[in-house]
Amino acid sequence: MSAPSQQAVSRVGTACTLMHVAGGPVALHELAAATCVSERQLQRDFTEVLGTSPRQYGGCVRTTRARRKLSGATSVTDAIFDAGYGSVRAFYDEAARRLGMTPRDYAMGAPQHLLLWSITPTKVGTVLAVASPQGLCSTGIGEPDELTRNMLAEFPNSVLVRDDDAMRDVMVALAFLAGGQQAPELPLHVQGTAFQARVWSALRTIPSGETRTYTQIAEVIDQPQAVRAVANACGANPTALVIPCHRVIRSDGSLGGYYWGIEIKQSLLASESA
DNA sequence: ACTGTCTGTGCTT
DNA sequence: AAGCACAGACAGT
Repeated sequence: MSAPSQQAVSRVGTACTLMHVAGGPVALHELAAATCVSERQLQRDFTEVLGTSPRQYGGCVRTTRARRKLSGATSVTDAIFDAGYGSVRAFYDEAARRLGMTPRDYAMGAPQHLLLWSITPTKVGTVLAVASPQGLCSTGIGEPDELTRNMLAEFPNSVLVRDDDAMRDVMVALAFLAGGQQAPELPLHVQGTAFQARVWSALRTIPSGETRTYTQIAEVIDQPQAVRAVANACGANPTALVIPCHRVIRSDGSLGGYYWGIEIKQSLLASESA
């Protein structure tokens, strides 16, 4: 597994940004023009960097938007048109394929105990993600065997179903984050103490390419004395990459710790600041 | 090794 | 029938 070239990563990055702005798929020839390579080469870049095609990624951008809108939208049709679908029919067709359920089922919350998971290679190692219909419950980085064992221990009372199709957009976004690139905001479904929740939401405001110190986070949440507790909350982050605890470092500039391994933290910060 | 062109396939309109 | 996305094969740098 050789690492993708820097140029390929940056081309994929600009192409994805274009689709984020557009809110959905963008014609391949436009993407190619914007990245100054042939259509064929851009397709190869996507396969290499993200393991998916430009068109599929565009579909993911659109459905993650729809997914987020659905959680708070007053009506399903509002969410559909907000997400840029031309017709209700088009949405239902794609939703059936991607969400694995109808929008109504999705808005209702579906079965509580059913969790979907998937696994994908990324620049910093294998990433595993577990999601409920409300959002991501857990993500981890490491070796496939260890990750799946941990998952089973973490969710002993849930029915865990591997569904790469339903999780595809999420995994693509995670692979992107793992490469230091921006990705659409992923909905989270995590639980923690009130304190942890405040730390985690503070972490999510740290932009890609920037870092904060544990002390700064403690100040942001108005508990300047709770630096150690902040560090603990970072360590307890259930969703690596999505809650960017890797962007928190020590006041003296040293990296501090990282649950998934300090080399990974280092690599993430390096590619984000590039 | 990276890239562009040509080509065939499959899907959609 | 036409357009599009995709991927295999091949050649140029």
